[in-house]
Amino acid sequence: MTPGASPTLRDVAQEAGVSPAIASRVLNADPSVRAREDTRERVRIAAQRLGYVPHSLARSLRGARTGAIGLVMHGLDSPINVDVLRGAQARCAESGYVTLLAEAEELTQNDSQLHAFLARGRLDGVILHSGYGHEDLLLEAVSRSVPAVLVNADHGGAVSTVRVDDAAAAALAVQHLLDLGHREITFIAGPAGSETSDRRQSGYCRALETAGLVETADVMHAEWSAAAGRAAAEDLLDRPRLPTAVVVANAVTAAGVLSGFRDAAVTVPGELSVVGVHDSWFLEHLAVALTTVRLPLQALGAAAARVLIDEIDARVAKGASRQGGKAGAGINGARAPHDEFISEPPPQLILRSSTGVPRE
Amino acid sequence: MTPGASPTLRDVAQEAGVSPAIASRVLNADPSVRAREDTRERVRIAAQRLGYVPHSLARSLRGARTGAIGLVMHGLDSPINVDVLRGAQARCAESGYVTLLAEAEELTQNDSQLHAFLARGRLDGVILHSGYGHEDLLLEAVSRSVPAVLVNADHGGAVSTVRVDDAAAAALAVQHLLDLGHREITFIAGPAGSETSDRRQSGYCRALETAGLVETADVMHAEWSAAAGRAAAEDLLDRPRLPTAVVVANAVTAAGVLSGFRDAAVTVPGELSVVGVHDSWFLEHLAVALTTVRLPLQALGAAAARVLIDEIDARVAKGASRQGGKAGAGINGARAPHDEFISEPPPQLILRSSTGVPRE
DNA sequence: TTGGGGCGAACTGGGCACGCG
DNA sequence: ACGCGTGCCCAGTTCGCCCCA
Repeated sequence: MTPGASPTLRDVAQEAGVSPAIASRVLNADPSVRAREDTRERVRIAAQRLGYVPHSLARSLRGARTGAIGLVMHGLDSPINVDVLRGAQARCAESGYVTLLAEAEELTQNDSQLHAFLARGRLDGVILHSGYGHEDLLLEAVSRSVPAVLVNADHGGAVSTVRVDDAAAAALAVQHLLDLGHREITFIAGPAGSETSDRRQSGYCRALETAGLVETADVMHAEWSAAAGRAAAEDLLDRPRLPTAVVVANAVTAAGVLSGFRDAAVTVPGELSVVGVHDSWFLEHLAVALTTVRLPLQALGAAAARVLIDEIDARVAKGASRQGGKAGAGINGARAPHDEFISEPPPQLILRSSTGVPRE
Repeated sequence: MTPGASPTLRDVAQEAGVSPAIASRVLNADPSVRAREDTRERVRIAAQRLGYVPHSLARSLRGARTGAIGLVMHGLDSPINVDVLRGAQARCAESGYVTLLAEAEELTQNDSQLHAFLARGRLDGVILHSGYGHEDLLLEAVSRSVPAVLVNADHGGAVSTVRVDDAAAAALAVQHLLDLGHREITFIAGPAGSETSDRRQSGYCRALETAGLVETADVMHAEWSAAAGRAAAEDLLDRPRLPTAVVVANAVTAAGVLSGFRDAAVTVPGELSVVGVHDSWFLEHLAVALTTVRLPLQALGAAAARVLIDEIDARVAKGASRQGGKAGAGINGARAPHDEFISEPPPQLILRSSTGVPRE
């Protein structure tokens, strides 16, 4: 071993006076290895003394697993999405996987980045939280090369998904307002085309329906951004007749809505009550501390990681049973897609200062 | 080639009727390859038809580069730190590197995660934005295995660093208040021990000094969190005598300060002016839209990536010139550490609603 | 003879099936 | 039968050599 270079398995073996095969199996605690205790000890000592660290690439090249999971995220300017990321990352790390991070926006616009990310052999699987508009392209490219799990989007059952109960969250927000006596509640949805937004909207409608107020349903659309929320608030205030309350499908949008109301000197909750969906640290610091429905975002990310890791394990097991070799598995190691619904903890109302009884 | 399995270089070579050696060099556009144009064409066609994707692990195993950079971040619950992450990630992706994400908190508390992350051969380098308290441990472990760049922390010149002009930012905030006529300005610093906070504090002091007001300097400490900011605000209000303005070393802390003032019914900027450091989307939506000094956070992350990639390139070049082999470089491929100061764009005052003339 | 064109084999670092004493 | 080593495998990269016009 050249001094200064990191030691290889052969170096360790030589140092211990054994063959690389034995060294490998001892260090990996292979239960089927037959070696005298003192031999094992010599190997371990040698590895220790040389500061041996296995070469992860060499190991994964031979084995079936790389130990890396790709996280394709969108909208990292929103703490909401960052929470999902953190949940997924933490869960992966806990299970011994490292995580590769990529932005959906970049990957869709830049083929070379997409290819670098999906390069053969780099990833065991991918978690895709890509927002509406990116899924089709990315999902196809991704799921062709590795197992994938889709977060908060449903893609026709071709791939596993995890979701929170968006409809229940919106319904809970509406119910809170109904309980306060509101009867005219506007829903500020996300952009048309977003499945998450659609599910929240259907929860809103369902709650109104249950209360016998379907005909009062009133939906506006806004992008998932504070600026769009502010614009939506301005549009709303331009109307001749105002509702008494607003449910906003997203906490970041809601921040903008509140600022819009503040700019127009509309008091909250005096003149208008506002409820948001999601929970995050910044909500209590907004123009008015925002009442919201908390959804388990980190748990969502963690669940995605769990489902994906299960699939990877299943595929590896299957591949192994096929005598290794080229493990024809290809992408066909996929089991039936698993759709998971995160119902624990359930959506929870977080009461702050933005809701009250209707005006007059 | 077994149908269903992804094609290897040998498959492509066979399909094109050439040896793997030629196929490799043609596909990598090796300038020193000598092959007829029609041979090259056959190879390219074959690769195309088979949908050949090179195996990244096999390639990096032989080569000097893995094409992966580690991002060790802390405090991803704060959008401020996320901005740094995004800047670094984007810059890495742009240069063809994939990024591995890890949380400093997890890595310090969990040796097995640290080892998985730093496993030999996985990373070409690491960007460390680890917050005070984690550096020592992590930096040592990291820089022993790969080149590293430290973000917004100075570590005795042993490793490269990138920084923004924290002192100038704080000074700018103070100057703005001085211009408005304030003479009693309290600084709410970060936790004791944070270098970033220390630099901002020195900027605060310097500005007061220039104005001949050193003796009015007044510093409080708070963790980098909104809750700590709120507590600091409460402590401040408990005093018999209040300053007329506050500079907060961090935007997230400032959010809490503003909420603390709101809870105590202290009007901003009527009774107290507040200026924060950093800029982010949520600041205009706080209890009072916060005037801040913008620092180029994404540029900071991007600069860290650039510096690191330069170092990696230098090391690879050096290794190559040494006839390859075990490239004794070890960690010694490191050049003299490079300390970069991001002065472009300079700190910029973003005027919102939280500052005004002193009371009375 | 020379040089253009292409191939074989060794090498990266480990894992694992077999086989030898 | 126990204990251990040999050698090929993964998928590329690259150096040196050979062959033929």
